[in-house]
Amino acid sequence: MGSGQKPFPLAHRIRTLTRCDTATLDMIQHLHGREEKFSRGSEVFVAGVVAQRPLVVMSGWLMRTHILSDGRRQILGYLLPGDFMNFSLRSAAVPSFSSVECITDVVVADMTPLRRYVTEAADDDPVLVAIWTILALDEAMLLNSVARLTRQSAYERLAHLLLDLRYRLSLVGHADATSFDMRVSQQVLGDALGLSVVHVNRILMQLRREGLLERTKKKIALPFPEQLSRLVDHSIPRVSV
Amino acid sequence: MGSGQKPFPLAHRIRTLTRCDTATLDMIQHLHGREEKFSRGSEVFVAGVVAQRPLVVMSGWLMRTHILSDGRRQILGYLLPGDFMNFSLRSAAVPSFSSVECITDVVVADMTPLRRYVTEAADDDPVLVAIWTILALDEAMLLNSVARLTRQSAYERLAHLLLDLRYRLSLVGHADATSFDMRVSQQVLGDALGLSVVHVNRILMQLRREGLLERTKKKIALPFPEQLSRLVDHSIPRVSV
DNA sequence: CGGGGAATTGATCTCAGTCAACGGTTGTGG
DNA sequence: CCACAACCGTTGACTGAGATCAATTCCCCG
Repeated sequence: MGSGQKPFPLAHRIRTLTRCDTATLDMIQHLHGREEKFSRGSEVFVAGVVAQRPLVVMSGWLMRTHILSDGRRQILGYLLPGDFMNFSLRSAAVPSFSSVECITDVVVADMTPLRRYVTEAADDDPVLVAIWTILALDEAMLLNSVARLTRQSAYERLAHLLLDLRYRLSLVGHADATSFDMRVSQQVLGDALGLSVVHVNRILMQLRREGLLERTKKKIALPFPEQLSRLVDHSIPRVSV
Repeated sequence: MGSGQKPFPLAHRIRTLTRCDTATLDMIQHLHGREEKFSRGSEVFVAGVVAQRPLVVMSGWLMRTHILSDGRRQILGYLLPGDFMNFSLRSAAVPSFSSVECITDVVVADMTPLRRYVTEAADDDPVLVAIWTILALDEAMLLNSVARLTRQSAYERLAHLLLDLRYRLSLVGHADATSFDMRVSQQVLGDALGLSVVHVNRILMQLRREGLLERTKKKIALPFPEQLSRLVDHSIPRVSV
């Protein structure tokens, strides 16, 4: 990333997760297409529609949502900077199961250039290897959320989610060892965990009383992440060395 | 499938889900490698290991499991005939997050031939298109289980799972419109839904009393699937026409 | 025929949902 | 700059869903 400018979140994540030389990272930076802004509350993808263009999150938080016929909103997952949206390597005629909605103001970048590059690359092209690794990790993260949700205790589920968010943000340099920016309402946390707002609040307070969580403004701190990790058995999908 | 023998489950599923000519299906049949048997309770894949060969389920049921440090077992999903295991198109060095264990006696087939074929195929090769569609649907099914688990009521969760299983079995000809073989203990259902055995049993009894479920031996029947579907808002990831 | 796992049922208790009230913050328009 | 509204966080009281413990019965399978 020669110029000293901040790396794009995707490149940052790849650098953190894989052994990948500077030339490859530079190439990935260059394969970002034009950027587009979305404002808080707007929808980037709508459920039921087929085959849209691939994007990557440059900044901001989004959520994958599914609306039930009685109006309840389920949140299937969060999309953070550096995450792909709709980046299957070849598109299939499968209508998307969920919508994607902006939690904050968001900037995304079109990833058609990268997809084209990867489709035509040789098997051992370092860019292709990096992208495959990221996609494999993304899938593991999805299994990880299934694991989180089959846990019965609200305490475990919530702590698990917070640890996950901190870890994922740290991959793109948006979190340090213990704290990160948290611009998500307790309502939205609840919808992602299948818990009521009130109960989310109670558990958060309990974590605070126990000294395992601190809050200032819009910042969350987990002062003892390893201890909390052990407590709720949080494990991270990794790349093997 | 010229000879009139029963089609392999994967081919059956592809035929049900996609518009795909006989030659393509035949080709897919031929790209199945050698078969291997596993007996009830044995592990096919072990968590934490990297890059194993791709398999497809020929017969029997399996589950993807994750063991917590306190010994609780979480079930992340079921694998039914026609389902892929570990079939990423190019392997990445990501250790698997979960183990795969046999619920019943199982036969699997090695899918290395198919993977090799697909890796080298042209972009519009019908085999490749079919496989991409199946993989996209598999991913949608995963999101679908996240959706199931964020539903708060045990009644909805359980009914949703039963409808899902019936649908998936119907794709490979193992279920008719209302009933299917169910060789899964209530304990295992509970582990997949984050519910206790006792409660699973109570909900099953309730469904029976309501006339929405019948059981004979190891067979489950859902006499009014559409009604139940509407009741719990069950939707199926589909291929668009 | 006996033994062990699975299903069923009851009793009890706890976790988490619901309803309701109140304070703090933001932001928006007058 | 203020006033008001809307949203969010916090807390209490109550209720209900689901966990846990325990006892029986029902099947399979050897």
